[in-house]
Amino acid sequence: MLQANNIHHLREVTSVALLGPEPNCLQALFRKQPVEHFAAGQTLFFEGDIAKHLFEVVEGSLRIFKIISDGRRVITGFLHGGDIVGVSLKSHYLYSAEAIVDTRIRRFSRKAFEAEVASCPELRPEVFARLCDEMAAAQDQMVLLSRKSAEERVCTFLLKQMPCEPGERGYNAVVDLPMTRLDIADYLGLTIETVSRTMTKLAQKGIVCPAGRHAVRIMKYGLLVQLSGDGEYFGDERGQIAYAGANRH
Amino acid sequence: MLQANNIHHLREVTSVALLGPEPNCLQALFRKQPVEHFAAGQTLFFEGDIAKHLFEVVEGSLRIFKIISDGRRVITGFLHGGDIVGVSLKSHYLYSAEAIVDTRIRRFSRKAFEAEVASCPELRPEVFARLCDEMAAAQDQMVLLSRKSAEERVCTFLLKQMPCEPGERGYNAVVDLPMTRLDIADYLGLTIETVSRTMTKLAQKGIVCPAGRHAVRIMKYGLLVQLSGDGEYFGDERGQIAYAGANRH
DNA sequence: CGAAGGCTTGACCGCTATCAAAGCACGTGG
DNA sequence: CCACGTGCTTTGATAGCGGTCAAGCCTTCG
Repeated sequence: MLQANNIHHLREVTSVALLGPEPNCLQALFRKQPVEHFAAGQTLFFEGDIAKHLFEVVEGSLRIFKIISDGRRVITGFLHGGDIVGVSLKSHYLYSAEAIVDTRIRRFSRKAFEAEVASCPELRPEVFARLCDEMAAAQDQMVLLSRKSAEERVCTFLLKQMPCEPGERGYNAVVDLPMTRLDIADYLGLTIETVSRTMTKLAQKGIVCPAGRHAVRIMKYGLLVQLSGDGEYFGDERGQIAYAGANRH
Repeated sequence: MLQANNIHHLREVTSVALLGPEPNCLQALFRKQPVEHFAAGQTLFFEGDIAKHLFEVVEGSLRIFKIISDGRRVITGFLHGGDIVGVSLKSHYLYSAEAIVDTRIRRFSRKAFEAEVASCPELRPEVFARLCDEMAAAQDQMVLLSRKSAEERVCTFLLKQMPCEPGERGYNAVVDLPMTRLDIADYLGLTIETVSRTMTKLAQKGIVCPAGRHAVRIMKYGLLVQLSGDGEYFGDERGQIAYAGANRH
């Protein structure tokens, strides 16, 4: 899975922004393919299946997950419009993929994709860059799952789901959450109850404001960053945030 | 004195034996480079540094880690002889790397590496394969950190550290653990106390047998697989089981 | 309007973290 | 060779975060 948008890596966002108009970019390959429709809940492929295709999400959202022995589910990522699934695959899918909401995708044969990349050197940097972004996201997720508290996880998650145009950041940005609480829980390594309680707590503190079941408004961006456990590197010149005293319980 | 790591030495010899005859493999690139020595505890590079080099571990072990805000450390991986650090890097290192024991490495400029890969198409499948393996390992780690109990984590870890020649598996394989308990804890998302207690419990059950501070003998491989939470799920009591199909990727 | 599924809230419990101290291995120097 | 110090590991006691179980509420849809 690949997420084109990651607010934690501004350098990369910049390069992604350049991809749209570029004629020789990965998305251009998909543009010729017909658009397919998947209803909410429908499965694109299962973990372990032979990896015949790559997919580009045109519109909508996917969840990427693994199931272990006694039914426990781990969501390793969410994909949205512009993301491409399957660049990091060899012979078999490493995970299953389902549509969260009604979703339109384009599909590309893996064999043809490899041929295109082999014959078209300009594509290789982008393939490589997407793999690296995917790797960086996986490592951030390991940090989250390994050492962050429930509150830090939820705050990190909300920040990651924010629209990432710089102008949109800061106060009153509305974050869309198409997935269910169970999806969020399985992504953050928590239970639905803990996700729910943490959201409530953030709302009570006035940091976020619930806007329907599948969206929240960010009221205090700076506090959210603080509580996410990510933003406190000393000597780093990111002047936009005024840090008040963090209350650690 | 640093322990003579027989197992890791074997590991290196084996992989070299397999890859050695291959003229166009990644390790062949490194072979021309001089061998450097890093003492136990020494740092190869820091997270955030400009990524000037890739490294091949010739002999010894490295830990790869990130530090977050208030000093919490997350070890995202251990590397041993034959492994290559930095294939998934763009401009900056995503993590820091330190030698766990006295370690010999070879270094290769990233620029030269990219040039070699660009000019030598036979290398690309191996680069790609290593990236995919790294990605698969990261996903398995996410599953571990997200949903596994302390016992499952430790069992999974021990299995992963086992020498992987099929003949060596099963009873009485000795697993070398050059890293400290703190390293293991920071890798598994636990504390040293929990790691220690879990090891003791496994020893009391007769599943493993401590062999000095930095090694354990695997006494009941099948049970270890069962307890790792990865293999098939058996509700009934089957005791020691055959381990067919335990690892599939 | 009622059923169903998702979400929130509450009570309680257990796993693992935390705090603390004792045990061990190993190197150093007398 | 032994005494001693240091750092790592083990073991024990306690506490707290988040999981589990159980209602109750809200939204959607037939």
